[in-house]
Amino acid sequence: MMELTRKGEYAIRGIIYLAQQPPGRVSLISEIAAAADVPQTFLAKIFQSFAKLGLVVSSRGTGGGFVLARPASAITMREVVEAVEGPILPNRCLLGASCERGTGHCLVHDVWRQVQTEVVNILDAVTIDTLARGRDGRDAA
Amino acid sequence: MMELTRKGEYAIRGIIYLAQQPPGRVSLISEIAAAADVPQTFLAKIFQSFAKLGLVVSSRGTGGGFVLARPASAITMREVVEAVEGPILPNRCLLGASCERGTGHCLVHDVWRQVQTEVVNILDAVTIDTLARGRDGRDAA
DNA sequence: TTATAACAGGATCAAAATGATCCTAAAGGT
DNA sequence: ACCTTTAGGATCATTTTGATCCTGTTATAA
Ligand code: SF4
Ligand code: SF4
Repeated sequence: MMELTRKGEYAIRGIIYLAQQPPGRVSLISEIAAAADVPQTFLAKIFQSFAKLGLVVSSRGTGGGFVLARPASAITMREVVEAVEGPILPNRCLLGASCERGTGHCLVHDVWRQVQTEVVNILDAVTIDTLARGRDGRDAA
Repeated sequence: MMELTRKGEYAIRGIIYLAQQPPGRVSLISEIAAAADVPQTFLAKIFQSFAKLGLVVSSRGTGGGFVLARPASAITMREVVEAVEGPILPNRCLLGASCERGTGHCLVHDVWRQVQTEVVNILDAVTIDTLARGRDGRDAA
């Protein structure tokens, strides 16, 4: 239950690679895809989302590619995951403040709300630079 | 992201109804389905899972139906959810203790492990009798 | 200004998961 | 025997996931 999809995995792997590059260094999508071991066309879509949300800056033409839009220490794992998977939402009814059925919100609602809050807190507390460093730079998602 | 499926929602609604019945009272699947507003044939499958896992006891024939196998206070929301959705597993690689790729486990792994632990803790702390009581018995998932 | 490099975005597609139903068998009561 | 009720397998439509392709747009450089 609650599994991250491939898209989410790829997103994390891809942006970690970017974060591991020297600051300001522009990377091609082909380069990132190869390094992160992700199908290139798929990763391109993912980075489109990143760009639209302002996590990375893209440029076209010769010399173009992707760079982080902010320091890796200012990009959270939550932003990356939500960029491609949508908001953290363990139960549909958490969208509206209240109930989809019946009179008002129920105790189940509160439990899922609690789950949502906890997960968001954990992912908010992790930044990409932390992930990018890893131990000795080995292993990055 | 991480949305509970219909099956999970139905499972919770169904077992809460059972928990709201007088202890020992046998309920028909048709009755539960109507009360919880769930397609009956679908709910039947869900309760089959419950029975196989020992959350409920089923009996066939006239006068048959379902009863909780234990007091509602001894059945956790985690058990109910996992019965139909499988284990809480935010990332595939949490299954093996280590990595699917590369050398060893990475920092991403640790974050998802933390998420898993938190969610499990929350759901373990909630029992069905708490949910069944609700406020005034109104609203039950 | 033309050629080339690279991302943007829409369309498409196969495979898998989800949500639901149906049918036959087995178990239990009258 | 006959009816009731769950068990379990098979089936089926829809949606989501994962992936690819094609065309357009932007930018650089010869
Ligand atoms: S690199 Fe990290 S996240 Fe990816 S499979 Fe290995 S431990 Fe899991
Ligand atoms: S009954 Fe509870 S869980 Fe169901 S939609 Fe309403 S608030 Fe959400």
